[in-house]
Amino acid sequence: MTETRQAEDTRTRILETALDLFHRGSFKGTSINQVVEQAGITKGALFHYFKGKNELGYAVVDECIRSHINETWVEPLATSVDPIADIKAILDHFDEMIAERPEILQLGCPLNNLAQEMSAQDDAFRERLLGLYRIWETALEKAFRAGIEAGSVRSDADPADAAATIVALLEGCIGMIKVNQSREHMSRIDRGLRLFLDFLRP
Amino acid sequence: MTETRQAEDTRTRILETALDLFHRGSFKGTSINQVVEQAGITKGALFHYFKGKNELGYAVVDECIRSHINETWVEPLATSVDPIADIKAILDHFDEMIAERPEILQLGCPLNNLAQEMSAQDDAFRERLLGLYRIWETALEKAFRAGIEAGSVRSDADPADAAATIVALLEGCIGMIKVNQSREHMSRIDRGLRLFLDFLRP
DNA sequence: GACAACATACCAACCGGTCGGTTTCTTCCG
DNA sequence: CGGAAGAAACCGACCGGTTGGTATGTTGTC
Repeated sequence: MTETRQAEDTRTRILETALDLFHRGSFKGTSINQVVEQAGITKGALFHYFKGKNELGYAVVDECIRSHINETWVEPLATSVDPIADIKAILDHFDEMIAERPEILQLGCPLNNLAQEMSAQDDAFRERLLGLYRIWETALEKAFRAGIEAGSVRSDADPADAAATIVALLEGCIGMIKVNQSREHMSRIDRGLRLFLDFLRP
Repeated sequence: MTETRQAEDTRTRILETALDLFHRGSFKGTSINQVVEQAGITKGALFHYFKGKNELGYAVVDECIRSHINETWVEPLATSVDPIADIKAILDHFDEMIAERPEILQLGCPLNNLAQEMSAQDDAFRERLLGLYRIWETALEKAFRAGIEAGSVRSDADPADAAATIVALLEGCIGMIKVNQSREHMSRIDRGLRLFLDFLRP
């Protein structure tokens, strides 16, 4: 009846449910019971796979969010020679996603949410989240470096500075949209973001 | 023996303690008992002044944080004709503050912390926090408008767009510093921020 | 029969909030 | 001026519910 490889299935279902609840609410704000209920399992199953709530959180960061960063930022920019155009394409993709599911407008970025909530409280969390930001920034930095070499980015721009600023601006924008919850304010900030990117043109 | 005006004293002590704990931890993460203990009062006193935990949070936003925004952003920019220079001066002031009390490096901005934590969970919170952001952005917008008129800001810049982008970038930067907790990364982001301001020069 | 994969019952600690009561201050009458 | 009356300020024991976590039991598969 049930599959033999149910084991991994249960684990990933717990992880995905936890990510969803952490995203919708927060880490501290969601209880283990909520995860158990929404995942359709029992507490015994959860504690069989994870030592405790924190370990579950770490796994969500290390597995779910990390792969998400890789898919949306690292891979698309890996071979970029025109990062400004490619970053704008990623922004376009976000716009499409929001047009389809407007609810995510108020949920923010899972990485940023967790980082803002936990990095001052738990150093193990902070280090893991910082690791993801480094991966993200490094992908941008490499792309800017390639862009400078290819002539699509102004040569006096510092790739590392630009990468860090883009990440900060992007996370700030997503955060502001979360508070404003208005499409107008989103497009206002979208314009500012693209304006900044254009400043990096030669 | 005790002063006649002890009443207001207790209320403000509760508010300041709550702000401190909400800043250090989070809203949901700090218990009423913690506030009571750190303020050196009792639960009865707290519930005498505030209907509940949420009402306490609202009061912290409406009174403590609002006045802080006014002092650091609205008043200094009220009569500005060179907003770019004046904003940089405010940033310098932040740098000095961080040099004195480096601990605040990892605590972030109280407004942004609360906004990110609560705006998706409680609409009353969101509206109040949004109100503060509007005050902040309006102050910047007016200053940019005055700067354009005075010739200290490029005339093709949209004051409202610039204001919204500055706020987003600033909150994003503070958020990133919270995760990184390194002075180097702070100066890297500081450079990006000032670079963006210079883009707004004529 | 050993072991992973769960399920269930249960726990102490803590949560936000209530409530009856006491103290302290203000007011106003004589 | 004294002193009763009442309101505001404050206390702390207590409540039902929830929290993260555990201990023990059951089940299916090599």
